[in-house]
Amino acid sequence: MEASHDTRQRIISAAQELIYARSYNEVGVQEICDHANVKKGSFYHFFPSKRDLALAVLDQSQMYMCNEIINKAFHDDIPPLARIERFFNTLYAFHKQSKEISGRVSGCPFGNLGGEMSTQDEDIRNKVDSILKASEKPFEKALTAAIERGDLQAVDTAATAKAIFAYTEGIMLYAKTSNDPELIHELGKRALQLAVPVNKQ
Amino acid sequence: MEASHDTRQRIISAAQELIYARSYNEVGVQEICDHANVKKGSFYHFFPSKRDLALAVLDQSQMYMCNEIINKAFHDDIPPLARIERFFNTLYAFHKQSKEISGRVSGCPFGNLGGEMSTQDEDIRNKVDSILKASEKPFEKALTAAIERGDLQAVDTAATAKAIFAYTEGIMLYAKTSNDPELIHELGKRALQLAVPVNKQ
DNA sequence: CTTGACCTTGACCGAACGGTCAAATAAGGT
DNA sequence: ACCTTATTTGACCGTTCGGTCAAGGTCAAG
Repeated sequence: MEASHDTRQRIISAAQELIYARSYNEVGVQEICDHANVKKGSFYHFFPSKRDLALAVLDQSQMYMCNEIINKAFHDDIPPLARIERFFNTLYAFHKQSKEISGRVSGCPFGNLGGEMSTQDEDIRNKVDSILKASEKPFEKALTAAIERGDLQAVDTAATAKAIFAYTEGIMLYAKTSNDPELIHELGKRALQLAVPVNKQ
Repeated sequence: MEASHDTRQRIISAAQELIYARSYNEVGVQEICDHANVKKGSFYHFFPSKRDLALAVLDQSQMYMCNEIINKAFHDDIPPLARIERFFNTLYAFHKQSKEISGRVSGCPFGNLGGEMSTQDEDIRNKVDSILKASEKPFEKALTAAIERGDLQAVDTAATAKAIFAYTEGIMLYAKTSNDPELIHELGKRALQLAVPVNKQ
């Protein structure tokens, strides 16, 4: 029956929302179940443990980010470097709206979980790590395309993409601790500077 | 007697160590007390609550960072821009050694706590926020000095310093989720690119 | 109509959580 | 010696934690 898939999905969605708004350790299994209208016994029918739920939430969040942010921002209807600019605009719009609704800037779901759990749970750390690495790819592709078009001097696109995305994570953490989405807009403008070749002086 | 100050200090040091190695919510008051050789009742003689301890730990960590990293890196025995480079070398050395000892890259104590607690505790968020903002200052001073010396084109030093330190936070988070201190070295090299003026194309 | 797999329920577990408190002890000033 | 204040102690509080389990319900396939 569909209800079963639906139950599992409701648990994941509730956990995604609650953990993103607070943190992994601040949200209990009971609260997730209440929020999903599921009994705790049922929870453990679908997930062997709370941390397995966290892994499922990470998958779900990655899908959301790809569909709603990455793919839209990096669509090739505009030049490659403009896509990177659009990414930060999209990110800004998301967090600005999020703050208007909840009053809080919650940062990056992957950075949050990675920062909280990386030293504690190797599976979660690895999953976060692979999601972050995968997130570098659209930047790398855009940089490569920009170089091919002559919009950018030749650089190490992989290393540059990594630098830009690390900067992005820093921006989101900064926006969270400042509870100010404007930082994403202000700091995001400088991201492409990380793509200019190093010139020693 | 000294024992009282000593007790309070032992609690803070134990908490600092344990929370940095794991996370705020993964470490209980009891464990902190055990590690500090203090009874729990004694703990609540010095701290009204666990979160007040967290605030004290933040103060302690800030002092440590200033004395052991910031002040050493930004000492004016070398040119201003070289100080920023030295900062990343110092940061790299710290995390590399930390990994050799514990097997883990633990990232930034302020970013960690900020990421975990910002949406939950406004006092902690504010304290982390003010520590991060204060950390921008040495960068700003170095940038200003570099411009005065003619080592750098004129830029908005405050905004640039903020961008560089946000990038630093991103690097440390990335290093933590990758459990790889080398990222600090590799990505840190690009920090000064955030100081070149924006040239629209 | 029965079987068996899947799902749900609610009661239950021991452990750990943050926090409290009265009483014992130690230390310092007079 | 005394009194006051600061510190220490260990027992204790109610609650919540992640997790378990036996029993019952639901439903599609045979």
